[in-house]
Amino acid sequence: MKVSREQMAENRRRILDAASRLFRDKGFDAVGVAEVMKAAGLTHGGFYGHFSSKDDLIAQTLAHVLTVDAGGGGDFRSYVDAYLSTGHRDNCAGGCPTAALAAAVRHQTPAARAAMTQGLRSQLDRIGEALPELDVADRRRVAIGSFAAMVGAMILARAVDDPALSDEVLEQTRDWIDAGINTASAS
Amino acid sequence: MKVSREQMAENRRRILDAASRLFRDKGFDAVGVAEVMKAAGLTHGGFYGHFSSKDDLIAQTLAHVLTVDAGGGGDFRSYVDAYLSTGHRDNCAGGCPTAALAAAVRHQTPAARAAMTQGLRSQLDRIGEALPELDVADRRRVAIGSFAAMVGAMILARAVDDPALSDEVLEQTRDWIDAGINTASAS
DNA sequence: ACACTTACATGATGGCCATCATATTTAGCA
DNA sequence: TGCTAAATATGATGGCCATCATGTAAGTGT
Repeated sequence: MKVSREQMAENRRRILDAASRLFRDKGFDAVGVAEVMKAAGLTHGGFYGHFSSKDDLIAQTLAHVLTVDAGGGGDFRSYVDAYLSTGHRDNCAGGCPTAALAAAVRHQTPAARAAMTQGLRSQLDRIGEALPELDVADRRRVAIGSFAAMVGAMILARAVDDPALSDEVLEQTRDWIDAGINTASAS
Repeated sequence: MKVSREQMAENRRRILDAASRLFRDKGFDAVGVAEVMKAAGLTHGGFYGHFSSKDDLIAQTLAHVLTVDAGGGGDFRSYVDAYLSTGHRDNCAGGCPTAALAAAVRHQTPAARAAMTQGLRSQLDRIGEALPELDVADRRRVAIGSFAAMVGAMILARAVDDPALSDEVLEQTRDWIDAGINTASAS
């Protein structure tokens, strides 16, 4: 049964949203095309009307989810606190796509890696803009160093089995980033 | 054909070493049991004489590769420089297992996650010991913050398609960590 | 209104891979 | 020196999953 043009566009969005959550939660390999379609409220048959392959879905999902939607103001320190929280750690499906997927992107197609590259670029630019109090020379270093630490800490906190160690990784990394920003501000 | 007791022990080591390299290079899912056995110079049939399942192999491989083999002295700064190098970025199969596998451990069995936890613990302890010039209070924060930044930076540098951005991530993270250590030393 | 296109559903198909069954050879031991 | 058990090789088997083939019904434009 054919659906309206707008319905089709919404279905496509639905598929990308469902894929985005499922991939972040379970990884690219553990999620099948049929599962994604079911989560989007469709059956697996229509999949290849929207995407040419699973690899294509992965690339488009990355481009979709890495498109930062504004966010405007926002103090960088509160962003870091929210990022390095247990709530974010325990909400992988709804959390930062970079923390959830960046490591797996290494094994994906060139298109997927290109989407990741663009996503990281805009993310770093955005963080830089959220640090207007710093010298221009310091901004880039703080943006990259902080984000690397955030992503690494989240990955470690999620990999680890012991809640105490996991919490500690998040807390200490928060303090570490805080100290790094303070030092740069003071210079 | 049966082999000697020592031959069997060596075969087991070979399997673990081969698995360790292959998993780091291609990820757990993209490497099959047969491929591991072939890389170890055996055929797939004997696999279940050594391991009860592929999951068991993954857990034992993690425990094997995360067992830090001494390393003794070593200045922490030179460790960071070597870690955040393009050589390490381009040598995933022979590089840090945490950077290569930690993100995937999230989707593995409890045994695998337990091995990862123990590995991270000893790694952080080791880094702490490599920072004798710091106050005890600062050591833990620097160890965790630095390692999180190193792992995150390596993952990002490997995910990205653009060599210039990849290099920049490594360089800036090196500077960021350096500044963080200097600040702690001065306090 | 009508024809025609098209978006989706249902139902194969083929390949890959973890795991198992059986054969073979030789180490380990008396 | 032979007997037995064990380690590995060869060769299935079964399930999952990406992809394709075909049917069906409802949007779309004239």
